[in-house]
Formats: sequence, structure tokens, C-alpha cells
Amino acid sequence: MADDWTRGAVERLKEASGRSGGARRTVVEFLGEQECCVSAQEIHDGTRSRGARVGIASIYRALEALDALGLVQRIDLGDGISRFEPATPEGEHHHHLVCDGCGKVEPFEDPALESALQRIAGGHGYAMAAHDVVLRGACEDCRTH
Amino acid sequence: MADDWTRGAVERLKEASGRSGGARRTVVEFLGEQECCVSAQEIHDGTRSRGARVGIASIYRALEALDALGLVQRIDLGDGISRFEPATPEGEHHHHLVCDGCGKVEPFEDPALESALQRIAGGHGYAMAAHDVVLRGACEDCRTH
DNA sequence: ATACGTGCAAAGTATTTGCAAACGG
DNA sequence: CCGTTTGCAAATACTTTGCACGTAT
Repeated sequence: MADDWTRGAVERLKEASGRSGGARRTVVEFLGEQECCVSAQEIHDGTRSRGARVGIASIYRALEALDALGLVQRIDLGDGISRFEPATPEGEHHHHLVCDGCGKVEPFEDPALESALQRIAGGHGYAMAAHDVVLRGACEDCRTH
Repeated sequence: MADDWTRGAVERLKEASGRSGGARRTVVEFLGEQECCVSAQEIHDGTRSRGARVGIASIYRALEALDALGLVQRIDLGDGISRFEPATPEGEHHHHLVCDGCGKVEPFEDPALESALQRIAGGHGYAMAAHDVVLRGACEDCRTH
């Protein structure tokens, strides 16, 4: 399934510009393997440790292109670093729990939350295009010590 | 009511450090008058246009101190700029709708949303300490053209 | 008098951009 | 070949920090 996203993303990038280069492919392949969100720096380090020589600027440019095509979701956990993860085709998405203690990031999804957000946006006359939800707290491990 | 917050915040800052200075007071007074969240730069511009000569660094330091005491809420709308607003004493809080078209920011509060978030955090073993919710979309005005 | 607050300027960090060279079609 | 992509380095934008001076207690 992750491979599906990778293949689809490479193809849609190619369609969009008529061209395909090594840096973009490297970024897409790395992203396709991730469980959860990663930062530009993590992509840089991760691909470099596999021997890829991709400039950080190209990573940002690839992520910008992917974001513009709706192929990745941009996530802001509030620490000033943008993180990215593959966007699921159906628009289903998850949000994140961040542990204040150990920094662990954990995804979750919740239909009731989604519908509450829809209801709220609608009630204020907004056509909701996107939303971010980040929960912060102490995880079970950190609480138990 | 805004005055209540201003007075209380000045006092708690003083308690915390045993000292009170002009820059902090200026920042607190400005914040107390705001309807919704403002950025450090907006505080700088706003206070300066009233004749205050407060350095931007002092504004950041005042905001950091207020945040540490829980007197302000730090808000990240996803544009890389931190915004701040007075925190209400009871821990009640609101979130924000951001219009993709005109950039308008509108607050809302919703008890059902809050309880859904509590439920989610609890279900994952987290003791929720804070949370951010930002909804993005086209507002009624922008949709109607 | 003493320690904390303030202002300026310099440093730091994440991200973007200009540009020449590499490369895909 | 031609136009896009890439990598480097310089630039940008927000925020933090070092340090000398001011100021409240």
C-alpha cells in the first residue's frame, strides 16, 4: 500500500511537469516508507545515510511540489518545524498526540472528531478545506515513570 | 473583564520575579485589549504606534514569561508565526478558523469538540495538557465573491 | 546596593531563492 | 537541443541570546 502511494506520487509529479528527476524520486520513495510524519531534515539525513546525495533545497522543493498536488499532508506540531506524510487517496487523515515528556509522536484517527469539525466549520459559514489537530500531554509511559 | 486579566497578569509576573518593568507592563496591557491572537510583531508595531519604545526582544521575553506562567496561550496557525492571546482563568479556551481567501482569523469554542479531544487523549493513555485546533477553509464572504 | 529587566545588535534556525551546471525527453 | 531539475551558497524571516546599561526594590 505504501508502494502504491510511491508509484502514484512519482507519476503525478511527472504529469505535472513532464519531467522526473532523481531528487524527487528519492524523496517520494523515502516518504512512502514512513510510518508517520517526518521533517525535511529527517528526509535529508535518512536519504543521505543510504548514500543519496540530495541537497536540502531539493527536498524542500520536492515537498512543496507534493504539497501543491495534495500528495502529502503538511503537519505542524508547534515546534516551528514542518513535517510531512503521504496523504491518503480518500482524504481520510489522522492527527497526532505528542508526549510532552519523551517527545513521542503517535497518530490517531477519530470519525466523531472529524464530523464535529465539519459541523463547526459549517456553522460558521466556512467550507472546510483542511484542519490541524495536535494534542499534547503526558503519555502512559511517562506518567507511570 | 479584559482589565481583570491585565491586572492579574501584571501581578503574577511581579510575584514570579519580585520585579516589574515597563516593557512587560506595556505588553500585558496591549494583550489585554486584544480580541483575538496577535503576533510579537503586531505587539511591537501596536505599542510603538502609541509611543512606547519597547524592543522586540523584550516582547519575546515577556511573552515567554507569560507563557511559562500559563497567562497566555501560544497559537500556531501554521504560517511559521507564533501568536498569543490572554488565557482565560478557568482553562476554557477557543480555537480558530482561518480563511484561505482573505486571511481572516475567527475564534470559536465548542464544548463537544473539547470533550471529544479529552476522550481521544484518554483512550490512548494520555493526560492531555494542551491542544491546538486550526480549521482552514473559505469563509462565507470569500465563497460568495 | 544588588539583582533583575531592557534594548541593541549579533547569532541561530528553518526555509526560500538565485544561478550555473546536470540531465531527462 | 531545450527546458526542467538539481545543488550550492546566499538570502530571508522569525526568534533567541550576549552583553552593557537602566531601574525597581
